[in-house]
Amino acid sequence: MRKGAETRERLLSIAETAVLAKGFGATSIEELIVEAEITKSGFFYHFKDKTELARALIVRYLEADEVLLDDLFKRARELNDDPLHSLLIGLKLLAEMMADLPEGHPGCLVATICYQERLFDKDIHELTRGGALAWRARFVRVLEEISEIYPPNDDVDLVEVADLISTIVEGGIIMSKALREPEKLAAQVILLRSYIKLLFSPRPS
Amino acid sequence: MRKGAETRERLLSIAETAVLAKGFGATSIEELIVEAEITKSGFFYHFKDKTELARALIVRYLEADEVLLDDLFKRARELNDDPLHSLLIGLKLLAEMMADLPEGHPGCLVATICYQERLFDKDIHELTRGGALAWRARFVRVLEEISEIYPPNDDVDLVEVADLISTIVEGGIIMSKALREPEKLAAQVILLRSYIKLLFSPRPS
DNA sequence: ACAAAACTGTACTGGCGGTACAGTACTCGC
DNA sequence: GCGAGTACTGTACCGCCAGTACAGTTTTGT
Repeated sequence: MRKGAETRERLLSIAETAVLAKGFGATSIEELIVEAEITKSGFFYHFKDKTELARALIVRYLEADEVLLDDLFKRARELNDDPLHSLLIGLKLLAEMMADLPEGHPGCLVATICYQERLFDKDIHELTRGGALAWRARFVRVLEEISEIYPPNDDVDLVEVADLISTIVEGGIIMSKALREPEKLAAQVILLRSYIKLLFSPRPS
Repeated sequence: MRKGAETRERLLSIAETAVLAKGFGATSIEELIVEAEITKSGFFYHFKDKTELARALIVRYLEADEVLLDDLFKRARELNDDPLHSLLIGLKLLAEMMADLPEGHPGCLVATICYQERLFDKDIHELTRGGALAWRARFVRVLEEISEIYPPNDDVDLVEVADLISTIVEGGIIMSKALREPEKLAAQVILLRSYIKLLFSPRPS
């Protein structure tokens, strides 16, 4: 009974790649089953329709994403206990991870879904919104911790700063793809790091 | 002979909205001709296939975008001749323009195309790349002018800073959509303004 | 060995992209 | 006001794909 989960996983993995490369509407079930080497009936055994595939895709994506970021920022925290330096290290690690993708970042499922809103129901939009809010919550927590120690050098809303991290990752992915410069994403994350540094570093006076 | 251009324009406008809402692959020619109230033959009179529609869409989009930004930053320059203050005013105007979209930003065609790369040929990818490079060139020019007067407070590559503007607009659009907070985009542009300010403002010492 | 799980095979519907081509209405320049 | 494009309409067709239905078969855990 574990074989089913394996096939399902393989299908999801193939589907994710295809959706990120061509969009959801342009991804045919046909091509998925050819690559996964199963029949159409096999596909519909796992997912009752394309909508259920979409839901499974985004759930899987968000879960993997959370595990990844949890791990990364936990490692950063272990390297330095100061919240500011730990965040700066975390962003460095994030940039390094992005730079280690030679083909460039494959893309973010949340972005794909946002750019094809009409194809998905309210349910799925709530999932993507939850993902964005989870990112926000993660960073707002550290930013508050930081601002207690290092008063910010400009009057900014910490929620906006937290969202800026997601904004730059999402925007960086697009710019990487548009410019055909895979390194762009990492470079933009490093620039974000520069902003956080400027914003919280005590000014020499 | 002007009537043809009018129909073509209407088709492009309808197509742009549809593509931004559902993706290119999921946008059917059928729905376009129903909304434009012409026949399928009429459509293929204007565009020989869907690919040519895509090309026309992106060309039209980039042209309109350039005119818009040219106008906006020209106005900003008229309000203040100092390059730094003019850029800060320009970003303020940009944020205000974004905030004036009650339904939120409809989306960027360049982003849609990047997230459906496999659907388009090299030709179209060169067009989107050109668009991104045009944005870069526009801002690198002012940033160099600025840095001659105001030495930056951190060791950053001005090309990266120029690209950061596009990155934040693109990312802001996605975050606006994902979070269902139309104001998010403007807020993120204002935060970018805060970074530019911190980066170039002379430090009190 | 048995039951449930994990599929396969076959057959069908309806929608869409795209092609082909003949015919028609409108409109601009002369 | 007439001829020559321009800007379409109408009809008919092909092949691909999402999705449905359902009966049959193999694989797997216990």
